Amino acid sequence: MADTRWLTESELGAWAAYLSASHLLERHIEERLKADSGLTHAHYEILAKLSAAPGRRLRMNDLARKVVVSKSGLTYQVGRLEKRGLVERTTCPSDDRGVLAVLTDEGARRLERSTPGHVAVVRAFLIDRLTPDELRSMTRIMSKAITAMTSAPAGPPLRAP
Amino acid sequence: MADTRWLTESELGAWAAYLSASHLLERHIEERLKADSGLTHAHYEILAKLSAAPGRRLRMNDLARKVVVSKSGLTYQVGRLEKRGLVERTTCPSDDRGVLAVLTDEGARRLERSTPGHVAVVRAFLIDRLTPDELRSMTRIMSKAITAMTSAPAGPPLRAP
DNA sequence: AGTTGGTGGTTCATATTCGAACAACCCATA
DNA sequence: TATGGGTTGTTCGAATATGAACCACCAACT
Repeated sequence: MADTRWLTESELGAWAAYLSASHLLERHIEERLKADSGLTHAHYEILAKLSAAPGRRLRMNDLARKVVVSKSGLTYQVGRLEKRGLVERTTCPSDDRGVLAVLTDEGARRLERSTPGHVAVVRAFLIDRLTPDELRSMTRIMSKAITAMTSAPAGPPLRAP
Repeated sequence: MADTRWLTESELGAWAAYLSASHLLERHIEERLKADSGLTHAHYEILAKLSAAPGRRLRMNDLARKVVVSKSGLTYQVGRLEKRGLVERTTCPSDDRGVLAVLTDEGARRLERSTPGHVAVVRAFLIDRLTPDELRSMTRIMSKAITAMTSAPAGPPLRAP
């Protein structure tokens, strides 16, 4: 609690740049996906995770963690995708509580079709602009943040008990 | 259009890490701000930009660009902040179309009060985990992306005419 | 078997987001 | 000063995102 130091100029610069870049990226990605195939970025991430999963299927809970969205948010989106025939729901055979979201062939096609444009945006605005060093650096930076956030509970750093 | 190459493994790793990290960060920031002072991250960014501006005031349009949000989105949020007494609206003296959003003293106090916790999160999960090199790298990476996105219009890379 | 604590998904109310359409205003030029 | 194009901010409707409340089910222990 005593360490309420603000950010230094360079730290603030990095943080501000990150914030702007992330908002702008989201904006451009959304725009492109919508124009190309009527998908949302959220839709795309869900379809992509399912596509990469064994059997093209995942438990709702696992999927929610993978795309980093709330349970209710995922329920909503999967419902939407189901209505469009891109995903199906099955009850989990090993656990009656569970629901499996399964990518349909139509969903796989839609994903394939929308991928080139999406990748083009990600490349044009980010990936292709980075040197190999910067790419490695970004991976390391983001991985550090992820492990920090997925292990720590929340709130300010606590003392050992 | 011909270059529809997917991402290499390391590129995809970097992108996936970025996506997860950004979603998680947003989640944690939101949670902390809400708990500390009942502010949204969107609120915080608006108040912060106003606080840094000369005269603590900005045209709606400039503010919208600074926080990277749609015009209608900003109208909504400023309305909300005005209702809570943290921001005031004034018509711009030099341009009758314009509206100035002005940070009130109450808004400044609220910003100050919520800042330590917010910074603590940003530090704990990101900034404090980075080496000086990584911090510089992040600034450079994000700056590249920003300039790419704010100059280029959109869509796939166009040929010279 | 009966109980108890915990997990998985959905439902619900609320708060935001965005883009399109709109009205008011600025300015350069005829 | 009239006109036309461009800018500014708001309004409106539709789509989401979230947390809290809730029910169904699992697993361990008595």
